[in-house]
Order: sequence, then structure tokens, then C-alpha cells
Amino acid sequence: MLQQTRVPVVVDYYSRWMARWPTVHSLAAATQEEVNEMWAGLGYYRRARFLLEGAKQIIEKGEFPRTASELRRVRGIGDYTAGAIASIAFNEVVPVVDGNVVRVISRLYAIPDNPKESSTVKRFWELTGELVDPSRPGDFNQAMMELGATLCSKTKPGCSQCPVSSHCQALTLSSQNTSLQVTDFPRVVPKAKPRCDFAAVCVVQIAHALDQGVTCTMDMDNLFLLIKRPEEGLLAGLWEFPSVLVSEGKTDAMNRRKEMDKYLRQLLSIDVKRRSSVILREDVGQYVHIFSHIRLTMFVELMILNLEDDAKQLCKEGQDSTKLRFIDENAVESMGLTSGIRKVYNMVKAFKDKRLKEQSQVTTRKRGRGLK
DNA sequence: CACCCGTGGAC
DNA sequence: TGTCCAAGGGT
Repeated sequence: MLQQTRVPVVVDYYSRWMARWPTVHSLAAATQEEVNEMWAGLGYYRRARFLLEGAKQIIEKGEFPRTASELRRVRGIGDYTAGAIASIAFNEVVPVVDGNVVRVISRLYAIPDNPKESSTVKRFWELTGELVDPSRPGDFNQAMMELGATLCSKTKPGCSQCPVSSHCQALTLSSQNTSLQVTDFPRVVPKAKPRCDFAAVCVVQIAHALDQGVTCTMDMDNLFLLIKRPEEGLLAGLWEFPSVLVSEGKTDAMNRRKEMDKYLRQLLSIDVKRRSSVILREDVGQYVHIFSHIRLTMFVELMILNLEDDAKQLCKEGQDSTKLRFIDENAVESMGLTSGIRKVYNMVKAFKDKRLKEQSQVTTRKRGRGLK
């Protein structure tokens, strides 16, 4: 959980996770779906899949791996995690190199090289390996990480209080050369700008047959259509509202609806337009979700349908419940959604609330006139 | 080696 | 408001 994720973000997830799956055995018996739901909102969802795979691997093996090289073979465990478990849990004398250690080491040895380059990474591991305290490798590794996380911070290092400042070559250099500072280490490497994607998102709500008219759109029994994303790639295997990527030049309302209609037709095996009465279809707004490598602009629309009975039946028959589900409002709010999809849902909900308020005002005014 | 894969807190 | 990046790993 802590891979590329800060402790404060993780703690609650960790508690819930460990309460539900306290042992490797119990986790190995869980389903991918359960694991996804528990992980929802934490990001880097492959970690959840790998953790489940890893647990199964270990059960298959029959014993928990106790050395870094054995741990390294488990799914989702790389050099860092293998070293951390081996040293902290089993006292193996091996180093760990995470983002914090990279900062500490690159300053201690005044390493000007690109910290992402493999040769430099190799050097970090070698240098840290020379320093590990053989009697307390776990404590040493945690101390190195803690030093990097606190005193030896990225922008404001507390060199005056640092217990190893007398060994720090970056500090020495900075005192000799005014143009060079401790914070120049590790070298900053420019990263690629995120690409821009555009998506049409349609929150499809199936109204009850009895519920005619917009006044019923807040009915708790109304169903939302959710789709399971492909098992590979971005947000793999997670649930979302029907979405289609559109090219940058075709983000206008007409093109978006055209693409969405095509998608829904294929998805539900029916022609939505012909087999339903559209109670409401309206643009809700757009939301820009920032991933680490993608800037995704989502154009959100709300569509409330009243399907003909036979079309509803077709939907049920045509739907593969492992890829497509109709879920009521309560369940949507309690289920595991990605943070972007949750944002979209809240947007739509606010939109409906506003609509309902406007409508009740209209009703009140009408009633007022009637009484006169 | 370059790129893919989320999220939110800090500054 | 924008930028950075965290207890990284896989392909």
C-alpha cells in the first residue's frame, strides 16, 4: 500500500484491509472483486491485484519466503519491498533504496548523476549496502528512510541538526561553493507532460415503469448502469459509468452523443433511442481528472430512461453481470468506485438536487396562484 | 530504457 | 492554481 503512497493516505485502508484479511490464507481466499472494492480510491490498482496474486503464490509455495531473493519472486514485490520485509521482519542484512534513501545517499556522497538512470540506481544500492548495520539491518533501513522523510527533506533540509552532517559531501560542497546547495541533490530530472484525453461519460439511470416525469428522478429505487473496465490498462477491472474516449476535435455535444449512442447500443444490445422513452437527457458539465500521466477531460451527461418492458427484458438477458450491472443509488454510494468516477457521481447528484429544488419552487408558485 | 499505472497532501 | 512526488513494480 505504501508504494508511492504516503502514510496518512494509507492508514485507514490498511486498518480495514487487515481487519478483513488478517492472514495470507484469508487474503488468498478473497476474490478480485472484493479486493478491488477494498482498494477503491487508493490508486495504482495493480497493487491490489498483485497482492492477491502474491498471497496465492505464497499459499501455493506452502511457506512464507524469508529472504530478499525469495521474496523478490513474489508478484508485486520488487527490490525495495523484498529488502524491506527481509530486513525488518527477518533481520536479513540487506539494504533498501526508496525515494528517501536516494535523497540521503545522493547528498551524503554528492552524486550529481541522474538518479533514475539504472547505473546510478545500482550505485545507490551498492553504497547503501556498505552502510547497513549487520546487527540491526531493519532498524538501520527504517532510520535511513526516516532521515530522508524528516531532516533530510526535499526543500528544507535541517542540516544543523543532522546526525550525519559531518559526513555529508553535499553540505561540504555547499559551504565551499556558494552556487551549489544541498537541495541540488538529487538532480532533478524533467518528466514528460501528461497527455490529454477526452471522454464522453453518460450516467444512465433506468427509472421505474411507474415513475413518469422528472419528479421521480430522486427515487432511491432507480437504477444506475455501471460497466466493468477491461482487465488490463488504466483502472483495470474497476466499475465506471459508460464512457467512450473521443478525439480532441470531436468533443462537441453532437459528436459526443453520437459516439455514446453507438456505444450504448452495442452495450445493451438494443437501440436505446427507439426502445425507451427518454425522460431526461442533459449535459451536467465537465470534470478534469488528473492522473499521473493523463489529463482526462470528462464530459458528463445524465440520461434518465424509461425502458419498454420488452427492452428491459432484453437488457437483462443481454447483460453479462460480470461486465454490466444495474445498481441502485444506495449500492452505488457504498460500492468501491475510483475517485474520478465518484466525483462524476457527486456532480450528477448535485445536478439532480438542483433540478428538484427548481421544480419544487415552480410547483410552489403554481400552487400559490391557484389559491388566489 | 521508456513508459505505464492513481491519488492526494504539501508547498 | 500549479507543480511535485510519495515506504515502486511491471512490461
